[in-house]
Order: sequence, then C-alpha cells, then structure tokens
Amino acid sequence: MMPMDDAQIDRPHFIAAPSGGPIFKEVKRRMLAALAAGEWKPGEAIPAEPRLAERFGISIGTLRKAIDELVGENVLVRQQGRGTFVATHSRDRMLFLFFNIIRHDGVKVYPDVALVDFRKTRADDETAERLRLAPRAPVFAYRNALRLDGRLVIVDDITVPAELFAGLGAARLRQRTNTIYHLYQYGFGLSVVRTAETVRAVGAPADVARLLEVPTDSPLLLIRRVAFTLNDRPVEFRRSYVNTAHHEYPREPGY
Amino acid sequence: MMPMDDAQIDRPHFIAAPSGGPIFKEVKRRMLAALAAGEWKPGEAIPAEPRLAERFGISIGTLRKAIDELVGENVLVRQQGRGTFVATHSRDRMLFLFFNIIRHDGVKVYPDVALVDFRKTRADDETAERLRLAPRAPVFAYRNALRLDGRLVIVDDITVPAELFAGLGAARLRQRTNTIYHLYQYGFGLSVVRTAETVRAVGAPADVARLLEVPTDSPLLLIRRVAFTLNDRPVEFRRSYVNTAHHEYPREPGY
DNA sequence: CCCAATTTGTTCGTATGTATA
DNA sequence: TTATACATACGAACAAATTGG
Repeated sequence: MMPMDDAQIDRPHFIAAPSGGPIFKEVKRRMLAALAAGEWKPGEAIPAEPRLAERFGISIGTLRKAIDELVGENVLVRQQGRGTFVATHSRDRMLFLFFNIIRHDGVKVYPDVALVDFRKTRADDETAERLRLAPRAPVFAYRNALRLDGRLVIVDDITVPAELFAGLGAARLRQRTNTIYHLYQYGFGLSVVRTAETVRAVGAPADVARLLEVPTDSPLLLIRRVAFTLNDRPVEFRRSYVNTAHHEYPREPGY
Repeated sequence: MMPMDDAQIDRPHFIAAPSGGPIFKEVKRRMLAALAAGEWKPGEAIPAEPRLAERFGISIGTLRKAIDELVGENVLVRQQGRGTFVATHSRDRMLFLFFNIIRHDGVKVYPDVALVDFRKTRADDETAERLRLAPRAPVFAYRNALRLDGRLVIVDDITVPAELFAGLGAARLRQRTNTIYHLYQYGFGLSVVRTAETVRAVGAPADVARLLEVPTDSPLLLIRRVAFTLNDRPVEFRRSYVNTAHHEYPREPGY
C-alpha cells in the first residue's frame, strides 16, 4: 500500500544524534555547558527560541523540549512575552524551592537568620565524604540560628569547601542583603540548582538545646542537606536541627 | 502586507476551548473523568493515540500533551511499543512512589507488614478534618508494625472512612497478597494517586515505644500522610512513627 | 530468526494565540 | 500600535520498542 514517490524524498527529516540518544538531550547538555561556562549569567535572558534553534541547527519544537527540561530542573525560568531567564536565588525563589519548614497551620514564613559562629577548620569524615573532599580537607564551618515569627526554631550547621569559597568570612555572611545561596551565586560563581536531604529524629545536643531553649535530649528533626551546582558538584553540607513543636517539614511525594 | 486569500481559509487551525484555557487541559479533564467513571480500569491499556485524538477531535500532538501531564501525575504509564496504561499499585511502584524510608546506606527495602490492631470507631477531630468527614464520623482504624531487614522500625496508625470501605476487616488486611493501596484499588475502587505528608520529631508514646523496643520518649519521626484519589478525595489518614536509628526519610526538593 | 504490524518517542515546519514592552 | 517573546495547536514523517506470525 501507499506508493513511494522518491522524487519527494529530498532530504531526511531526522538526523540521528552523534552520541547518546535524542537530539533534545544533547542540546540540553550543550545549554548546560554554556551556562557553566558563564556565557549566560544568572538573571539574564538567554537568546530567543528562534535564534537558539538556528544556533543549534534544530527546530523550535525540539529546542523547546530541551528548555522544558531545564525549566523543570529549576535552571531556567520562562516568562511568556518576556523571555527565558537564568534562574537566580531571590528570596521568593529560595522560600519556594529550598526552605522546607512550615508552621502547623501550613503557612511558610521567611526566616530571620543570625550568624552565631564562624571558623576555618578541617572536614570531619562525614563532611568530606558528602562534599567529595579529601579527608580533613580545609573547610569553612559556620552556625546560623533561624527565627520564625520571632521564635528560635532552627539551628543550621553549615560547611563549605575553603577551596571554592576563598575570602568567605563572618563579615560577608552578616553583611549580605539577600539569601545565602544568592551570596554563593554572585560572590563565588556557584549556582545551587539542586539539593538532596535526609531526615532523622534525634535528641537535642546540649549546645543546640541551649540555643533553641528546649531541654537537652528533647526530640528534634535533624535534616542533612547537600547542595549541588549545575555540574553536580557538591558545594555545601548542612545539618539543620529543627524544633517541630510549632513547625514541621512538608512533602508531596510522587510528584 | 500578506494578501488575504479567503478561499484558502477553509477552517481555523485553532478553536478556543469553550471554558477554562488550553485544549489539552480540557482533554486532560475529560480523560480524568473517563478514568473516574471506570471506562478505563487500572492495569488496562487506554486506546492508542490516533484513536484518542480522533475521539476528542484534536491532533496527536495536543493529545500527547494531555497524556504527558497525566503521566507526570502518576495516573498513566507509557511504554513505547506497547501502549499507555492506567497505573496500578504494584509492589515496585508502591516502593518507588509511596514508601519514603531508606537505610542509612541509601538502600530502600520492601517492608514486612504485620497487622497488630483493627477496630471500627469514630474519627477524632484531626482525622475528621484531614479526611473531610463530619465530626465523629464512623471510621476503620488499624495499626501496622513494619519490619525492615528483620528489625521493627515503623508503626503505622491508619484511619479510613467506613463509608468508603464497607466490608473492610482484619481478615482482608491480613490476607492481601499485594500492597495496601492495591487492596484499596481493586477491593474498593479507590485509586490513590497522590499523598501529602508532614514530618515532626516527637518522643515515643509508651505503646509505640513498646512495639519498637525503644525507651518511652526517645526521639521518633512522626509522619502524617493524607492519601488522595483521582478526584482529590482524601481516603486515608496515616500517622507513622519511625525509629531513625538505622533508617531515615529522604527528599530531593525543588524537583 | 526474521518480518510485518502496532504503538509510543522524536523531529520537523508552520500557523495562530497571548502576554509583555 | 507595533514588535517581540513564549504558548498552544496542527499535521506529517521517521525512529525505536514490542508483539505475534
């Protein structure tokens, strides 16, 4: 059935990707490379779809599929009528994506952060492993106390590789006017796009209990978080102690 | 510019959806309605894309966009070369989507479930609110003890509306050969497609502590979960107490 | 084992709708 | 108003996986 008409077959509609699956996946990789190379900077608009399609030698539909995935992974943000932008760590975005504590009534509020300790030290075994560093590699370690609705609820113990954060100090952490990840992004060129967390219940250590004004050994959430950049490099390991008397940790799995 | 040629305008390429936005969203709603009405049953294949496109009077591309969203919401499952299927609650799928406890080494294992209590009772205030029931509505309440690698790690207190689960009893829960949600699906026609959870740290209540063989008041995770069906009806409220000495609760936010 | 039919996955190109500046 | 950008829709062709003869 369906007679073939060779005269109409002037060129192939499909050219197999040279290596590794669909074209849109390859284009996605090339866009990630351009982002990692700093060709498109946080907050800037990337070129319009027709231009990018021409640059990569593909159709707009295929380009959109690549962008769709990058938007789904929080690397890009689309705005109809304006353009497509490289994601930045604004307060709203941080609250939406990376701050995972809500009140019992379901409301999420922005935390007031106070730096209570900062030191240059060496990575303990777990930190070195999570940050993929050599044992006892130099790191900056600092502790924040977070207030929600005026109440001290969270203590964050944060560790970052000294190598990647040359010049970080208590002053810069205190003086920042935006989020911590915004400082990482604009101060050190490290864009956090993904985090992985695990949660346990523990008894409050004495020093944390004192800060949170709860009895030692009272139950707290202990959240361990590793933050990754575009290239999947781990750049921060964070242990968060959370008093869940008035707040909790939400999740919608399977979505 | 661009001379109009009325003879070529035989039909519009785009027909606005009668109510509420894009066509593919409307098609998605109609597919959800067909699923809720039981036209396509769990495990069955839905009609092939060309047939569905014809049925809804749209192009294949638009139909695929509707199916894309339903796949993203775990309602349908696509398999290249075979078809598109209504999701079922197999063990693997349950483990992947709805079981959120892993060992400290990151491995997820299937739990051994033992029913330790079953009763018909009335909803307490919180349960009634979460299940959108009248105060003190009749419910079935049961408790499971879950073993991982031979160790008792989790106690689940589960409540379901009696109205939706006529005939449920300890025997049916014990005799099931598949997951609990599989029983809900095939025994009562209730397909869980989404859950919402919140996590707190609490001291172990005496009865739970006895089951888990830990001291009373030792720190446990308390996970509250509401399970929703296709129509967004809440059908199960579950309180899970988890001993995180050897296991934990994982999450990848912002994904 | 291979072939053909079926089904989803990918790509192309075009036209039109909608939001923004 | 006009131009630009992303969003939606259509239709066609081919690729890849599966199934059954």
